[in-house]
Amino acid sequence: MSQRGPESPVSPARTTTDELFNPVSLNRASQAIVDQIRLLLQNGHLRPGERLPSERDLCERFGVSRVTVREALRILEAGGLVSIKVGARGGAYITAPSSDRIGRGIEDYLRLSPAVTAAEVTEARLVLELGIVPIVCARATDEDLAELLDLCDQADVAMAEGTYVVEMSAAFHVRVARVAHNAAIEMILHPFHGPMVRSLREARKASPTMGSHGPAEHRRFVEAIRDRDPYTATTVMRAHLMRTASLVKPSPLAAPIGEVSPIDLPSPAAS
Amino acid sequence: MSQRGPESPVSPARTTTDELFNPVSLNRASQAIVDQIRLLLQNGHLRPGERLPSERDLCERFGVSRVTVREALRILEAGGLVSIKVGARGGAYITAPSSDRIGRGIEDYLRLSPAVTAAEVTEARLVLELGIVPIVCARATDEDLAELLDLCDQADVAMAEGTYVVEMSAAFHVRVARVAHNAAIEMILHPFHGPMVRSLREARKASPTMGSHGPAEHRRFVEAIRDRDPYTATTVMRAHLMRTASLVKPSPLAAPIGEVSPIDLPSPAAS
DNA sequence: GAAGACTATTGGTCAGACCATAGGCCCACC
DNA sequence: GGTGGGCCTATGGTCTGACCAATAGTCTTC
Repeated sequence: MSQRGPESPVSPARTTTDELFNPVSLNRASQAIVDQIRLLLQNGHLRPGERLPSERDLCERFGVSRVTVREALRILEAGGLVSIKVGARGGAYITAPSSDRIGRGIEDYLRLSPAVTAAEVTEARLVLELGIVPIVCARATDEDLAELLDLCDQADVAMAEGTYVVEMSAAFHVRVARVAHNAAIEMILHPFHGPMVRSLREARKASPTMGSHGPAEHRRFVEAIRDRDPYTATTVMRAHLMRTASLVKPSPLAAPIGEVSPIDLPSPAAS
Repeated sequence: MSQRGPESPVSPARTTTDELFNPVSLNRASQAIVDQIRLLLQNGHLRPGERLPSERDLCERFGVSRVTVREALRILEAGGLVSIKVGARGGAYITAPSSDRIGRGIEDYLRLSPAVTAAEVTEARLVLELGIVPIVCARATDEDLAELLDLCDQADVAMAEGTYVVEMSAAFHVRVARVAHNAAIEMILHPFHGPMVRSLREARKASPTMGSHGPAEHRRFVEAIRDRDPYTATTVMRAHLMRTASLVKPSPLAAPIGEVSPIDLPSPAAS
C-alpha cells in the first residue's frame, strides 16, 4: 500500500521474520530517484544549502526523461527535502525539512485519518501540553513571559469587547509550546491546534459562554510560569485542558484520562 | 519560502499584523490543483475510498496538460492523501493519510533539520514516553502484556547469546506506545526511535556494556503495567530513559530536565 | 463450468518544443 | 567613475502527442 523503497527508515527494528523479502521491483522510476537522493541526504553526501544539478542534467545522469526527474523533485519538495527556485541560478536546493510542512502533514493525518478520533487528539494534546509544563517553567525567558502576558491582555480586551475567538486561545497555547525552546516539541504540538480550533468553535456555538474562563486561566498559568512553580502551573493547565476537553467531547475516553490522572504532580489529595 | 496556498491551515490564528498581505500569485498550476483537491478533502466533498477521475479526465476539467495533473497527483500522493493504482479500474483513490508516511516526514525532520538537536529529540521523547505511562497502565490488554513480555523474553535470550541489539529496545518502546491505544500518540512517537537507534548504536560502540540493564528494566516496567501501578511504572521508565539519555549525550539540556522533574508522580522524596 | 486469451482502461514514460522567470552582464548615459 | 536599464542565458513550468505496461473485466474455447 505505502509504496516505499527497500530502505524503510521508519521501522528499522524488525525482530519478527515477516517482510524479510521486500519487493524487488520499485516499478516507478521517479520513486527510485527519490530514494537515491534521499539516501544521499541521509548519508550526508548532500547537505542543506547545496544545489542539485539542473533537471536536464539529472535526466542524463539518471538516464530518464525530464518528466520523470520532475516528478521525483515534486515528491522531494512535498516532503520538504528540497526547495525549487526558477530562473537563472535556480534549481533544486537541499533544504532541511521545515516545521511548517511536516506540521501540515501531521494536521492532515489528525483531521483526515479515520484511525484518529477527536478524543485521541485531545488526549495526545493533553499528554504533550502537560508534559512540557516543567520544561516551560525552567526555560521561560523574560521575552517569553512578556509575550504571553501580552496575549493575555489582548484576550481580556477581546473578551470585554465580545470579540474573543477560539483562535486567540489556540495562539496562546502555541506560544506556550514555543517557550519550551524545543523545535521537536513545537513541531509536534503546533498541528494539534488546527483540529482543536474547529472542535472548540463548534462547542462554542452550542454554549456561547464556554470560553469565558479561558483567558483568566491562561493568565494564572503565566503567573505560575513566572514564579517558576511547575506544580501550580501544571495544576492550572490540567484543569484548563480537562475542562476544555470535556466540553469538546463527552466521550468515553474522557473518564480514563481523569481516573488515571495522566500527569500526577504531588498533590495533597493524592492517595 | 514554503510555497503554500492562500488557505494556510497550520496557523489560523494570526493575532499580529504581519503577513497580512499574502502573495497573490500561486504561479504553479500543479500546486493550484493540489490546493483545490485538498480543499475538497477537507470539506468532505471527497471521502476516503473514493476515486478521482482519470488523469486524462482531470486534464480536461482543470484545463491543463496531463503532465501538470500528474505532478499534482505526485504531491498529493507524497502527502499520503491519495494512493494511485495502475491498470484498469486504477487511478487515484482518496486515502486517509497513513501513519507510516507522516512518520517518515517527522523522522526526516528530526534527523535532517538543523533546528532540532539530538538533545531536543531526547527531551521530546521523554515527555511523550513518560506522559503516556498512566494511559498505558489504564488501557493495557492481556494481549498487550503478553506481547510485551514476549519481547522481554526475546531480549533476555539475545542478551544471553550476546546478540542483543538496540533495535530490540526500540521495538519494545514502540510496542509500549501502541499500548496507549491512541493512533495520534503512536504516530508521533514512532518516528522518534529511528534517530534514537542510531544514537544508541554509537553510544554502545563507545561503551559496549551500555545496554546491559535495559531488558531488566523493561521487564520491571511491564510488571508495573500489569499491576496497574502507574507510579512504579513511571518511576522505572523515567530512570530507564534518563539513564539512556545521559549515555547518549551529556548535553547541558539534560540537567534542567532532571532538576524540574518533568513528570513528577507523587513520591516520598518529593518536597 | 473453468481455464486461458483478448480488450479496454489507466497509469508510467518518453521526446521535443515553447514560454516565463530571474540572475548576470554589458553598455549607454549621467 | 558610477549607475541604471536592457539584453542574455540558464533554468524551471507547461504543453503536445505518442507509446509502453499493468490490470480488471469479458469473451472464447475446451
